[in-house]
Amino acid sequence: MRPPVNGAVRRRPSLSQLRAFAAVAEHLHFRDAATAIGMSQPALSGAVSALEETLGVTLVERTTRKVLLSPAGERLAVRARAVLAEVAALMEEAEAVRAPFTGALRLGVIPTVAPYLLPTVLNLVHERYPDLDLQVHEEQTANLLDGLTTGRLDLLLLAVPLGVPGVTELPLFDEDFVLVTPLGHGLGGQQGIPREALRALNLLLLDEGHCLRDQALDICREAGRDDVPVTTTAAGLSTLVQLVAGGLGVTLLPRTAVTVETSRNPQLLTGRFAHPAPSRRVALAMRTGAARGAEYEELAAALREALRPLPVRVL
Amino acid sequence: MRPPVNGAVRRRPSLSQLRAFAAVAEHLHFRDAATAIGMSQPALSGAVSALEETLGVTLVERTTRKVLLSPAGERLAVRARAVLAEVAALMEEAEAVRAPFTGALRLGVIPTVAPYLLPTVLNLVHERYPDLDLQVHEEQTANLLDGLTTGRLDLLLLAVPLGVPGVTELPLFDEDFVLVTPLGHGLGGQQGIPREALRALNLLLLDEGHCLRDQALDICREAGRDDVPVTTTAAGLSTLVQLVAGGLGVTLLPRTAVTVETSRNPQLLTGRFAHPAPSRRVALAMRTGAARGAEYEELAAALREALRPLPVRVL
DNA sequence: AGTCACTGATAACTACATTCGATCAACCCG
DNA sequence: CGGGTTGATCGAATGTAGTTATCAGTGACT
Repeated sequence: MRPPVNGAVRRRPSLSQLRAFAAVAEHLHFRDAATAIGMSQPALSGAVSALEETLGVTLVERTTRKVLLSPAGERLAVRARAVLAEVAALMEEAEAVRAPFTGALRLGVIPTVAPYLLPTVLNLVHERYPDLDLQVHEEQTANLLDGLTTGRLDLLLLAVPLGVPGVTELPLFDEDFVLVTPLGHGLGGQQGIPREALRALNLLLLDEGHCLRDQALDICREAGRDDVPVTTTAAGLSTLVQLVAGGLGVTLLPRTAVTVETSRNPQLLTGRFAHPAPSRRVALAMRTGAARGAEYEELAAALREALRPLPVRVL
Repeated sequence: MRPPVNGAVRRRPSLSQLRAFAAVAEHLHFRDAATAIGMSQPALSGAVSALEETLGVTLVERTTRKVLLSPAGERLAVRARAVLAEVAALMEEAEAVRAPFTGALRLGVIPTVAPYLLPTVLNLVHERYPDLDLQVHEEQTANLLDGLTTGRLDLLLLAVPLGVPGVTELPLFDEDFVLVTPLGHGLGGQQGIPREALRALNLLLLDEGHCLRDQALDICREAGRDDVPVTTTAAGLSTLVQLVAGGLGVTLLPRTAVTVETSRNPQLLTGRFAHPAPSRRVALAMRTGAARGAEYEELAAALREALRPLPVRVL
């Protein structure tokens, strides 16, 4: 029993071969690929040839003027990238074990959370993880998720559930929505407001793309209001409460935003909904299987502790 | 700017180092691990040490009498296995490209499909892919899925939807269920039977674990029947129709099973439901990203063609 | 207490894979 | 019909990774 008719000895490809092939697949140019991964062109050329030999498949069609991948090469390039990504994850996790809570952490935060929670987050990080270089990016949910999956961001702080496969959520807390009204309004400052009251109100909303806008619309729908009351919109919660103060309508504010946004404005009153009040859940989100996942979970636990003083239901 | 305080030069781990580490992690014994992967004990010992050096992390706690993984080792062993799995997938896909439709294909089939479709499947494979060594395993859905995810099986032929993440379904066809009754029964041989008729019937079912049993119960529930009519059960469809012929009740049979199971028994009549009749979807299922996935898709397409003569709605 | 068997680590050596600089042959372009 | 690119090839230096033989520590058994 010999290996089939094929005379070549089937062996295991090496990582440098895969790296060479992946570089060629990316650049479609041997010299560029070689410099990109810091090796000489002959070495890379040989590595790709050796890989083709070990796999028994032609990966790259090369004329001296043009390089393109064979169909098999296209398929196997995907696999090669997957292998290299796993290796990178392993090395990153080793680095994380060796020196946890050091280096850069690119955190994405949604605009309706950032101003109110960042003080707590930054304090916690600076005191407890002084070697962690926290880089904050404020964007809307869709952009954040894109950044997370493409590797531009490491961790998100936003409203869940997202329902995105490959993204793991680490819930932090639930917070109620509060009804913000101008002084003269009938519901001003009440407790136990029924949701149905939303049906008769002129609700002011944030611009398109803010998840808080969609949540507010959902709450209206649940309260039995089917029309979409799009009259005025605002780019930020601060603007929104100014509009309320000006008498243009009412709005919903997450509990963590209330103090900051309403305390300095005597024109505003806040009303509480009847139990169970409409609420949103805020969480951290990471790529499932992220190399530093264990650290993110520890960070989430520390955050939950640090958030206890806030008027929210910590999870 | 030198590399940090740590004097060690950070390099890239090699695949053989990862293989060595994975083997140690599995056996927790250097000599056993060495023989398992076919290398000498010193070589393996050195490989693990080298890996620890390159990663800068202690992976294995070794006393001369006992070996166990450090916490970091536990985490990184998972990554190492992931890398090796990706490499294995790459090599397998290369093999598949080099020689498609050759070698073993371990196909799992559910019992309520196997007897009726295997003739078609086997014919197709033998004629069109003569080098494919088809190995059929008849088991229930849960076992099949376990076998698929653990790697014991390559491809499944069963009823979908499964709703299992990591498993990709390749739909083949929809087939109606048919009502099988004994000769004297009132509904015998009718067309356009309303589903609600099921409410008043003594329906015979397969044993626990057969997906067909659950499908039949679902159909009853949709027809407005909430009680579970568990009186008699049978291990196979052949037994089931014998029970029907004996007058113990009626049953549902998938369309592909009708000819085989009822033609030789004059005691039985088959009735059709009104449109839209209750039905099930039969599909192939493979691991998402399976190395031979492209071949399975081609096989699915060929199967759809081969199934056209059958009284089903090919997809 | 002493010895034995078995553990993983070490040493010395060898083989070969990888890499490099230099060079070659094919090809496009003007 | 050269000039400048392209990827392939060559021969030598290097370093990695493997081998066998041996060592040193540990627990078990007498």
